[in-house]
Amino acid sequence: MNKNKDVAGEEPSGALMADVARLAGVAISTVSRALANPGRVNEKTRAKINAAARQLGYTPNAMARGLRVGKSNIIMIILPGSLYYGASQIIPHVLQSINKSLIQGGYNLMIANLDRDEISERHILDLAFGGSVRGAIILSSKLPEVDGRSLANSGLPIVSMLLDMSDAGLQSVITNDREAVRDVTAELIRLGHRRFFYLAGPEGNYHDVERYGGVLEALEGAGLSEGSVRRSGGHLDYQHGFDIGVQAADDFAKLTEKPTAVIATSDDMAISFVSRVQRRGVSIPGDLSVVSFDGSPVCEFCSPPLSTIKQPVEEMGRAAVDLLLDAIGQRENAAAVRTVIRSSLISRESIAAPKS
Amino acid sequence: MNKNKDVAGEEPSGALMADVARLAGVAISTVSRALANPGRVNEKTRAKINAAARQLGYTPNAMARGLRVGKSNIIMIILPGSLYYGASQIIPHVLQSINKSLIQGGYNLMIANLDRDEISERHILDLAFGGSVRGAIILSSKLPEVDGRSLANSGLPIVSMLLDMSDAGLQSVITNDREAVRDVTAELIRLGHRRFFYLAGPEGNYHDVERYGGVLEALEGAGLSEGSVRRSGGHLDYQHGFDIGVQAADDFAKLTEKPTAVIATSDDMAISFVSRVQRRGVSIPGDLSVVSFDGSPVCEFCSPPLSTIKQPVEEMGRAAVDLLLDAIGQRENAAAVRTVIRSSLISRESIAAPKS
DNA sequence: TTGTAAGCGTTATCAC
DNA sequence: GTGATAACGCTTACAA
Repeated sequence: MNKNKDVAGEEPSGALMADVARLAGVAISTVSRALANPGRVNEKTRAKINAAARQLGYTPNAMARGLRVGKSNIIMIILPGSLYYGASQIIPHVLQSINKSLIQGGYNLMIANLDRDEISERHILDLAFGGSVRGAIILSSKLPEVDGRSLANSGLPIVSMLLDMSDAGLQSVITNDREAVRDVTAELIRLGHRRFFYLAGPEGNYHDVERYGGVLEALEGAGLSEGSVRRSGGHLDYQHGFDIGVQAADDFAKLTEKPTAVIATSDDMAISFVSRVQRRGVSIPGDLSVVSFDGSPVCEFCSPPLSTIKQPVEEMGRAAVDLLLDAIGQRENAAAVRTVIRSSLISRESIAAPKS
Repeated sequence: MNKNKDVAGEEPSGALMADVARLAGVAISTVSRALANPGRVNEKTRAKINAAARQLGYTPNAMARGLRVGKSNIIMIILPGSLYYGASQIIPHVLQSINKSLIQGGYNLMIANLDRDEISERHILDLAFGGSVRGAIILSSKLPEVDGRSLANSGLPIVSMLLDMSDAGLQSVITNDREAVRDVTAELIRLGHRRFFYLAGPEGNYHDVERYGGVLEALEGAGLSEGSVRRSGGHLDYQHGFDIGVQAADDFAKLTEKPTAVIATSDDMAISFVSRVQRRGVSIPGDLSVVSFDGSPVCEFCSPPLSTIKQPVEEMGRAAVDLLLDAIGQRENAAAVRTVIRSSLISRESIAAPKS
């Protein structure tokens, strides 16, 4: 029954439920019951079975169980390639947080990469439609969809994270970016700033829309015109944050009327931007205040230490898993909702009142 | 046959091989053959089957196949919690690189976290012995082992990455850290440096041993005594790299005879160390040269830009996957070997000749 | 409380 | 070249 070629009669691995049953002197179904519903089996029998299982080093076969019950215990996280980089450590944090919560719920985490090609889309759809996964957490704005199959109607519970996809009918765990930017911009205005420089990731991207929107709201609230803010970037992905900052520094140098405050949409942009403009003699925060996004730990050790709006990644991960497991538990999906986790400004020396 | 409650007679998902067979007017086994061994079935039949499959949006069930063939197509990567942080982006890169190679080989990547508790060990062992995974890539020095079951004799192909575990019989993909440190130390000596400061991660850790060993080799080669180098750190995990650097700056301040060159074993350490000693008036590289490990992109934008020894993570990931897939292909495991990928020094302004 | 037996959706071994 | 049919290892009615 044991398919391994045993050395010296030992059973180092590969014991089956049938092996356990035989050793314990019971039927195979009793073993199954003892392991799954310990309450529904005689205590003495259960003890025998547990002893046998332990002696054989028995581990239930997950695929067999999965096939039988028609469910897998794997959750996939769909990551766009563009999120993979950056000093912000967002991805590692997300993975750690999600994986931890998932394991407590008895699930495993599988990684799925969603690039801008059909191959990766097809791959994800195979996972979804092939019964391999039980649910998905997606950090991309695009739902895979290739020749007829679409993740949207795969029947899988899906939770979006970082991006608001409630319009597409997905539970979404997001941060209050708009509000956070509005507040920090308002604070900059209060300090006396009137001309702003905004470093953007991909134009039209959810984060860009929300964050830039926040800037505009603050300007409007203070009676300032849209012209008070200049944009830089918009072409490159967040993945190329450092490049965006370098380019923005060039753009900044060309401006005749210099802004006095910079709002960067990632720490990477801020870091490379600051590095480059300092080299050109710009003093921070003397000549220019800087605030950015993500809350990368490294910001504390920049000179000057950078103010940054922290993304509460761990909480978001937990929330996403909670929502997903809820959805898996229910028969019907709850109405799409936004779960907003508040992000907070970490205030450091890179912000000050503008010179005179 | 389709278990989904279809809306309006459509079959949005969940088609089985039997459905395809019926639609194509052939036996189910023919469908299986057509999909797996297209060569062994009549071209016309195959066309019919493919058409039917496509029309139904058929996706083979991975668990059923896995159960039947006795193999899963999932590879797990075992990550220690301590690797999850740091501006170095090592983890995201590793994951991306490994996942990419894996997918090309038809495999999927599952994440397994190995913390210092029995729970996570048991979890990994369940994955290994439960037939869920086909192989493992491990980035931890410790092989899970709980009550009898041990990953080492799970029969799974395992490849170690970053750490040399060839002694434990594992194929290991590593970098030439010792040599790299020896070379850079020798270069520092050549520049005139005679007193060194070494920032360590956990003492006795593989990386610490190799890298510190490299320093000593260079000293010896130049006829300098072991006393030429002072150590700091050794208690905290790499996860706390920034803290190590901060503490090292305190240690440094207390030294009466100041070293003129710092060798840090991670960029995080170097970054926070530099930040703190600069604040105390130490000039870099004027008073102190600095070199560190990992090759974090952010180092380019520090002031001064930091020299760092780049870990060739992508190549390591590819190599690890290649070795793993080879091992899966063979019946017998190849003899344990080290695969050494060369890391390279990225030389920037943080290194100079010592004053006077 | 326990045992028997029927499947889960594939693949593989046979005949035909 | 194609079609029955028996597994793969488990769970779950249902019977005893």
